[in-house]
Amino acid sequence: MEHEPVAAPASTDRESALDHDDKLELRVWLRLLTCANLIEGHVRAGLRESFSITLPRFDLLAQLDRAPDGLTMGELSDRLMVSNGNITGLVDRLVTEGLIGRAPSPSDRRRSRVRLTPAGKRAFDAMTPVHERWIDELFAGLTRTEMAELLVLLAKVKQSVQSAESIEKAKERG
Amino acid sequence: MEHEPVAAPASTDRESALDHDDKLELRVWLRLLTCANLIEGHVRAGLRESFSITLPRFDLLAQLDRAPDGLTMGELSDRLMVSNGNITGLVDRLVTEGLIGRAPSPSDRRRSRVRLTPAGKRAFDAMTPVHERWIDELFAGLTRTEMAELLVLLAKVKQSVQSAESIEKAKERG
DNA sequence: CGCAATCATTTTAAGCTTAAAATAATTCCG
DNA sequence: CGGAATTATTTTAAGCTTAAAATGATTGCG
Repeated sequence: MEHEPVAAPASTDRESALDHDDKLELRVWLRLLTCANLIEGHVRAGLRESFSITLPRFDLLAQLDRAPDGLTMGELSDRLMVSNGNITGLVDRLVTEGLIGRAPSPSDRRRSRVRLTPAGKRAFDAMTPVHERWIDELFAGLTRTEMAELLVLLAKVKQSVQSAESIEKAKERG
Repeated sequence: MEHEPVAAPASTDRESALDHDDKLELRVWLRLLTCANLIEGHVRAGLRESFSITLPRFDLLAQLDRAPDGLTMGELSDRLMVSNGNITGLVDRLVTEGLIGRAPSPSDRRRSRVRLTPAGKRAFDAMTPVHERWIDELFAGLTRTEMAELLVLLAKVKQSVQSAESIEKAKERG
């Protein structure tokens, strides 16, 4: 009978609704967004099910793991690309959980420096290989060549967006 | 002396922190996420400054604009890739604003069908050309060929993620 | 029919996120 | 030195988002 119940119910996400002759830029943007949402949803669910942690907390731990000397609130805000007020709450919750610690900066009393605690390092080390495996699985359908091409094209997107940003700022300044 | 030209403050986002020999999959994912965040931030700021509307509301209006017969809550949830409970609140707020209307489905009393009001249609029509221009500007650094390539590669990513998803679900079912 | 299963939506509680205003510390410069 | 400007962070209010549980309606089927 072959009636393959099969996953695909004719995909009904944001970008699938576009007409084929819509603007290329818009199509690329919506497809990019769809991909990001799909992957993010996957990782979020995995982190919750396997480690009872949220994605923003995991992301914050990941940044600290790469920074042996810790990071300031502002550096975290830049790296995670979220507002500074957001970081305050996130850090508060992770401190309560005992995964990170904050210490006032000795040289500048406005700053504080945030670091992984040993417990936080252990927790992150347990998560990161699993996380990496998930990502590998999600990209399993692409060859290394395709990924390399994608990396290049995405670099251009990033560059393009950032230069559009600075053009706009220049305009504002007159 | 060649001392690093350029304004670029040595970019400090999530993916810029990766070592060059890190896993390719992870690098692609983080760069994809960076691009999505940058674009989304831009559009969000534009919508707020120019039209005093939030991105989720705009996205919801955009879906309804493409659906002359309106959409159910569940269809909105699928298309916007957010939880169903989320849609409830979003729709409530847009109804209060008078931009959309909801009517109970005559055939199924569980469902309701949501549509743009004339005011909502007018509001959306005013926003969409501006929105499209922003997107065009953000992608101005890519040729049409590059965008076409990107579209293809992102289709592969989407496909890959979705098939990883169904493999996983199959495992769960035994 | 009748009732179990499924389905569409809402509710709830917790957490995330933002923009804007407030607070506090440092730097700039006359 | 001293005040203005800048910088780092927190606070606030509103809104977004999720997962899970609850509610209510429809469907499937014995």
